[in-house]
Amino acid sequence: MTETILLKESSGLPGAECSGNSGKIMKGFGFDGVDTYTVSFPGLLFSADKTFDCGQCFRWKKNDDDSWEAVVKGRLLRCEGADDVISIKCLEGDCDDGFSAILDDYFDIGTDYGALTSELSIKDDVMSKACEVSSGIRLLKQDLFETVISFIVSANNNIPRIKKCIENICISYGEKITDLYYAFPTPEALSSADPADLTKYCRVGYRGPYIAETAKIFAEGSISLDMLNAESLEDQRKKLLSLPGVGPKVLNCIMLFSGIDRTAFPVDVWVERMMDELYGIKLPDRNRLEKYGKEYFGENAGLAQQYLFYYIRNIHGK
DNA sequence: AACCAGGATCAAC
DNA sequence: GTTGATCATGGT
Repeated sequence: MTETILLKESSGLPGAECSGNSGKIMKGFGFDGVDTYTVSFPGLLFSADKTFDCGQCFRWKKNDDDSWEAVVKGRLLRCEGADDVISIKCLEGDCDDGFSAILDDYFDIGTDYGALTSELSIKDDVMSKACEVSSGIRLLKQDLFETVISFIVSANNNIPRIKKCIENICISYGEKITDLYYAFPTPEALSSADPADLTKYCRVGYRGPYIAETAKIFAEGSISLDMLNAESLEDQRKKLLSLPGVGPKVLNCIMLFSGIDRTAFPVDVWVERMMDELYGIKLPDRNRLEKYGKEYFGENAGLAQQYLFYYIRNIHGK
């Protein structure tokens, strides 16, 4: 695709790269007026395979033709594209120009991953290699409630089974979009779920009560993104940490993958393995590994963690 | 048949 | 504040 430079307000064309009122170049999705959104600019640095299959999200499914599909914000989307281009076709749900901004946010279009990757690469040889292998991963900004429930399910679990559990939850409690696709359930829908049913039918094991109780707290309105945004990071963490099923590691995944805090540094068995095998660092507990990672990688600790997570799993054939 | 997976919780120290 | 047992489930 050739590069297009157009005014967003008047273009309505895919791949809009437009100048905002600040004079700074603003890059974002453009709507074709029918059903497709496209963003395209040099350095977008996008890999659908890596972004959707790196462990940050669990609901994107790959088609035989290498496109990906998922329900996001109640719409069924098909994603194609690589490197400088992301193309999103809306298969079910309302299409309008306003959705462009939501896609900009979801795909974190405002962040220059090329610049961040360059910064991280010069930290050390391990990180440099991780940047090579993981190049194309973009950290999504996912729905808070979906991220909370998903990572409660992730505790002491493996990725293929996490995906199945979440799929079961969506089919059982989410709105049906097509024969194959269901939306992630609302807090209200999940709050009325019987924990025993979550265990018996959704196969979430002992996490059933955690999911139901946490959904109730969201449904009551005690926690929402709007209220969290008005609070300090520490207050946000404290509030989320109080949710049943949310401990330190799950908390950091929520902070990172919902886009609240890109300096969050989740430590799981793979990060322990990575620190040991790649950096030769063994610390007695995950809390200290987290502190070490945050201090060492600083503002970009979250992206560093995700690159390294992808890298070490890649080494081990996952 | 044990061990593992993007750990959290609770009791006991 | 730190440590250990326990918690479903499905794959290896």
